Amino acid sequence: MRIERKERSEATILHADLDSFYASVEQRDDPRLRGRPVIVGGGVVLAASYEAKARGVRTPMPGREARALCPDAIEVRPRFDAYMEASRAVFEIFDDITPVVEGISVDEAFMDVGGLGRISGSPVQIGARLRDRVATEVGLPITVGIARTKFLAKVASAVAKPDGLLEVAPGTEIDFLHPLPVRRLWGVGAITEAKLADAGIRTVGDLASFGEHSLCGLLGRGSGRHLYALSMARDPRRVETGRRRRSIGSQRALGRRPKNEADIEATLVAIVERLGKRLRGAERVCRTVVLRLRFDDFSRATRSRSFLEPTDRTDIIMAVARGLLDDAMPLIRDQGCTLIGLSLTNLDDRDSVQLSLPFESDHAADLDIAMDALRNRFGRDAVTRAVLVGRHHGDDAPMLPD
DNA sequence: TCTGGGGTCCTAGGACCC
DNA sequence: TCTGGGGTCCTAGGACCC
Repeated sequence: MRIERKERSEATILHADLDSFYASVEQRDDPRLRGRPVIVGGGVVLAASYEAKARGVRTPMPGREARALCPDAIEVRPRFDAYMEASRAVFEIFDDITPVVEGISVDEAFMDVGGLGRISGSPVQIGARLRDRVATEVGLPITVGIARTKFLAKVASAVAKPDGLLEVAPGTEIDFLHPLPVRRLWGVGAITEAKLADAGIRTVGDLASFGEHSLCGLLGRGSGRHLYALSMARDPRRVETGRRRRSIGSQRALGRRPKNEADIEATLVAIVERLGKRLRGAERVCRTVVLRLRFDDFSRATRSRSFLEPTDRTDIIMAVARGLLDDAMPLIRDQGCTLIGLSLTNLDDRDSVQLSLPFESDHAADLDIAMDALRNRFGRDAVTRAVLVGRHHGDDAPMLPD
């Protein structure tokens, strides 16, 4: 069975993005900062107000460079608790507007407002009201982009910044997109941008006319196809609710000062303890531990190890992390370590159970049978979340012989 | 006082299994 | 003894995003 998704005829995807989020919170909370260049951060710029951006300050720029560009900027230390609180308040407004909200980060989300027309008005009206509410209820400027696809909605909000709203009307997508620089494409960073420039590709239009095949030759199949599709305004991704974190991590920059092995190990121990608490707090378990290192020349390396059984125990994670660090010690002695970090991945819910049921159906409704089987096995209220992992038998997925 | 801290996704080779 | 295809998982690295 093949499902063709019908092209949307109406632009119903909103991308909402708080402007200079951290800096705006600081300006909101301290009237003396309003209208003035503000830099949040110390060693590097975490956020810059628009007054500072107008002077060329960018994130993440070394603090020294930012001060040189903008000597009268006011520097403030970040207050992450205040930002998290502001973020929570803004997401409450999102959730109030539509149930289909996909958070991308603390200051950014996609929403699908399709089907809300009768009750709430057009997507543009909804976006305008969203901006009003965030301004009056939370006191922050937010920009909204509206389009038929996620990617276009995101580009629209970037173009409309700061404090704006822009709809890319259906039918005008290509005209809107093709003059833009390739850097606007999601997935084009500094390195890909340089590669494309070498091939004479500077705008999205250039990229589109270069052709999918040549692009795959230049960048590999995955990126080639992805970027070509975006350049043709094709982006089938839906706004996904309930996405779960796939890893948690923590890292510490050590600077260039000389450090001994005991320092490095003490840093690792602190990181593991913090991560263990976060893991248990989230009621999740991990199966893989990744040690991240950065060296004096800014090159990087990772070392990882997986458990047979998932765990949330600090002592087990600690033992593995120490082993990875020991393995990497020759590298560290050789190249000098400037950053140490740890990620826990292959996350799962604690107390989750996997079971396979022989089950064959082409009716989604029959999934209820599988859920009933789960409830019968574990008790009606014991099952709080079920994730279906299916094997699909079709033209492109032949049944395994064994 | 040159370079933060949190993430996501993709690729590729090798071991291992049927 | 040689020959295959198709799959999963693990590890390492790379690029990118906010």
